[in-house]
Amino acid sequence: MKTIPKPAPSVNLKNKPAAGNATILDVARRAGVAPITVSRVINQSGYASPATRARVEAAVAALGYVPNTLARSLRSRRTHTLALVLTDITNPFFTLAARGVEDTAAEAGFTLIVCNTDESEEKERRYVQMLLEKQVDGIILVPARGRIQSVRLVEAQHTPLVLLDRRLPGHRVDTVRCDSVGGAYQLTRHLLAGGHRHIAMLSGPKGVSTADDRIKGYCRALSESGMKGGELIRRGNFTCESGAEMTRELLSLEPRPTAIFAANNFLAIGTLRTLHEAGIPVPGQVSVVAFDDLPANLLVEPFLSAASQPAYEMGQTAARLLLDRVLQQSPSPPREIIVPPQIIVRQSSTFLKHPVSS
Amino acid sequence: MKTIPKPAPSVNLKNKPAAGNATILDVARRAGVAPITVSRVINQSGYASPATRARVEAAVAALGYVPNTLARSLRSRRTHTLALVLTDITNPFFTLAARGVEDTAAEAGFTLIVCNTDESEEKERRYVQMLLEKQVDGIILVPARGRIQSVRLVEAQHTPLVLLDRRLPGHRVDTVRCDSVGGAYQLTRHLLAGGHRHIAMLSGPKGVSTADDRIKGYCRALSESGMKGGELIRRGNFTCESGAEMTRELLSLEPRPTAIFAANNFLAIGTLRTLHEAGIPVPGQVSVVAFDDLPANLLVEPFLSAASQPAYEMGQTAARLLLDRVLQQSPSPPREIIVPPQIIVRQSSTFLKHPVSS
DNA sequence: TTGTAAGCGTTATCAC
DNA sequence: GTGATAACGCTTACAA
Repeated sequence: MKTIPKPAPSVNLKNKPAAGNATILDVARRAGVAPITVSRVINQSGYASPATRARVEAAVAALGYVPNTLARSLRSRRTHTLALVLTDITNPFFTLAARGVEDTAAEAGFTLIVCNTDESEEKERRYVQMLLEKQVDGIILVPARGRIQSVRLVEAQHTPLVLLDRRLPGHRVDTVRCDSVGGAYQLTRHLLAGGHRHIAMLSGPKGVSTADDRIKGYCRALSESGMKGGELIRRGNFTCESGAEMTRELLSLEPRPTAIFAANNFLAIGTLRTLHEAGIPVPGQVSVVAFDDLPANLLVEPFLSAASQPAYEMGQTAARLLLDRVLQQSPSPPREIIVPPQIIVRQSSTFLKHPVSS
Repeated sequence: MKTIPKPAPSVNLKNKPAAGNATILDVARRAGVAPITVSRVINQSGYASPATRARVEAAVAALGYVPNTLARSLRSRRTHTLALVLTDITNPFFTLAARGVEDTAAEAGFTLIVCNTDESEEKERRYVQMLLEKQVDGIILVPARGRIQSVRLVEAQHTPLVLLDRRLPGHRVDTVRCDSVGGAYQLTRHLLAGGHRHIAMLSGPKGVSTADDRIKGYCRALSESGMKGGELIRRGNFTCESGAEMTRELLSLEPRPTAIFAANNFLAIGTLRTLHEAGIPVPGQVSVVAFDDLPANLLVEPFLSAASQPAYEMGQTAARLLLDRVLQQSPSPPREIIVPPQIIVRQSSTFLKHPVSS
């Protein structure tokens, strides 16, 4: 963190408040009432005679008075601020989820702070600390790894917490996530039904529950068919580059896999790009399926078979759970909401239309 | 794990603070020093003997003390919080820009509040009001329309402001945006050079500077070639649906346009989708160009000729300008940073490769 | 090197 | 209906 120059020596002449920085006291003076009366008028709490109300409102308008929430929050212990700590808002899944969170927060009169951790536990810890210091009313967290250090920090402050997208093994917290095991299982079954016997799995880092669970679902489907998938599992990062790289390696295998399961959207794009560059037709020579769909908004024509997650709704749900905790004091037991992904079969794993596209 | 206990009913026994909600006073007592000394230690301002420092740090750790930034900010008049008010973070251009802003803010120790206005002036005004009440240190705004109501609010509070992506006609404020006129001019020239004489322009709402300016650049290029573009200009929203709809209408014209210029990424996708559904080959029968590129991350193979904006860098720059204002008191004149778009010619407007694709 | 006192702008509590 | 007073948790200004 950089150093920050100390604020200008406050030359605040009491009788001449800088225009637009009036305080409740200035308003009170101008309206000829006590500060608390102004407070009651602007918060619509307590009674005020129409005449008083009018005078106060006139003073507010005349001075361009803007209440200082800092002071209010210091007293009321509510900041009306939520935080969303995710790995990378650039991933369309998280973009949409974030939008769901923001919309829901805004409806309830809450503002949202967004933080990108890039899968770094260290960044996550620093952000969480900052957020707690800011006294946010609640935090939605996409945990970077399997560790619970950040979670403990939050819990120690009694700040409501909801996990989004990923679970934290062995820790009971409010969670909203997709059924990764089930979705991966179904997608793998789909490939098996298509006759594939050499199915590769590209996934994310160890300790990230989505990466682990999608591998688990894949393995379950294979073993039900009496196969083992171990030697065709690859793990990298949830990025295009990683997907491209792992795919290149797979292409050199003998026999070559006839299908590739990408455990997230970025991996899938990396895979498709490598196949495209290598001139390998999809699904002609290699079928591709992915966990995570790409938003319809961003595609001319959907092509990829996928387990689609309701990202926006997941964000909404997470925000609602969180607001529940924030607004009601009632300490109910942790809730885990697991939504089913939608399995969408498209061209990338079937022979219905032309082979290569995007 | 146990459920989160209700914050102790404020029976705040002064000697026994609830674990994890200790104040600076608790720390001071435990360390046997004055609160101000604790403040000096944790802020690394002022001196403290190693022994004192150690005792304070031990007390902080023992109590799980988390400083309350609200109180700090109330005194120091710095919240270390910036806000980004944009139309829709779901648009990849804004997603990337937001990421640029957040990264830059985080580096400087600032946190970012994100607000989506959906092009609504009303929402914009409400958000801006909330943000000012929260005493954010600065605001980056993508103005929803040509009105300056929100801007006046911000300026009345002497809160630093930077406009992003769009200018506000007749108002001098720090601004970071792309050269829409120039980019549109070049893209249109490219189409003209390709022999096109019936070039349609799909743009956004009136009053949005990017929509207006891109039309202006288009018109300028046409008139330089002795043509008028008026009757092939369409205006809708910056959405897929709008693009699809306007494209359908264009297809019924006689003679049919041979090229379509989409003024943003969503419009372009709507256009391509409609053409695809109508079985019209691109660029075989209709060429397409767009302002805004789609992030490489999201595409298997780039196809669309475009004026690409450096979204991430624009976000960074906006944040830097803002932090400049926030950290330095020196009131310098408004700066306007206009970055050139990169014109990228791809298949959608040339005959080099296969006709229809992504 | 450390401490005292005051105040940041608001609201809770109790009084009139 | 309206007001006086104290407090929220911290830091600035000044003192020792």
